Amino acid sequence: MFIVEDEKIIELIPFLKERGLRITPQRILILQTIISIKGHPTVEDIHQKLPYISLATIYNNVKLFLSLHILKELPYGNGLSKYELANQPEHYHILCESCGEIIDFNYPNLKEIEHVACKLTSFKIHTHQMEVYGLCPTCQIQ
Amino acid sequence: MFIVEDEKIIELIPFLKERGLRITPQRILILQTIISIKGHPTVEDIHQKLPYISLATIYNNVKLFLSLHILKELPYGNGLSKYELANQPEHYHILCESCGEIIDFNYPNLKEIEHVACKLTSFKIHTHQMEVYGLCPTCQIQ
DNA sequence: ATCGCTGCAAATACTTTGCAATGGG
DNA sequence: CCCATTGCAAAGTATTTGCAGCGAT
Repeated sequence: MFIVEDEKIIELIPFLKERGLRITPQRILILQTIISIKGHPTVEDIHQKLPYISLATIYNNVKLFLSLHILKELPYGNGLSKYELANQPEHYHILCESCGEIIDFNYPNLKEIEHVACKLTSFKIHTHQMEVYGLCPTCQIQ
Repeated sequence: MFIVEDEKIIELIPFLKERGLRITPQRILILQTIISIKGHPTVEDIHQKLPYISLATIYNNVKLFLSLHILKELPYGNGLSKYELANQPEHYHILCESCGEIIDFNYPNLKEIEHVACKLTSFKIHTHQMEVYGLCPTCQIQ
């Protein structure tokens, strides 16, 4: 574990406590695992790293973290959702259509599109996401 | 049924035939239903309009149409995917976080982001999608 | 000591599959 | 007539739920 990762956990503990939620070993481990994986793990990925924690507990806590906006859901994976930390710098995703891998990339924030969408649809805008689809370097070869 | 809709079906029939696929009443009805709904139906929506067609047949054909790029999958819906016709003018989607409705809106094509993503990740780019999230006018009131 | 959380097992939801019967080409 | 397709039922996969017992506060 690195310092940056520990800092993230240390910020999250009081955040949970303030909301009357208990700091269980399972919650700490699930969060640590998501932080240390760095990518965009599925529930199954988390369970493989923490096989002694019940799948139901992982599902319940991922759902809890989503409702607290600690996690973001990436529903593009073939049926199974992937998750990432919510408090990250703004970025977009590129997805491999062959192997399903998701990579982050930076691009100037497209906030302008939110104004246009608001004018055209009268929605109250909250956020936006963008995904670029293609073939990753590995899958291009094969 | 309107002329534009019939034209779409009429284009699709030879497209299927050329590929050695059979023109079954079920396929015609499923396509007509998706065209006439205009929105972004789920498999369940299609089945409600065509209850006498087996769910399995609807799933199988939706999958077939996806592989033929007649349909596009919109995986944002809570677990269940929504579908739209693929041969539509370029547009983006705005999603209501409360009721799940998806509305199309126009915005100048963001092809530039594909070049940037390509340079940064070495992916071979195919396409991109963008979703804006917010509250629809109806859900803002409630 | 309380009551929120965990873990199990069962239930649910969505989708795919095996296979006999059907019907489009 | 042949074989792709349909429809059913069963299986598969992902997720949620009920509840007894545990353990964080």
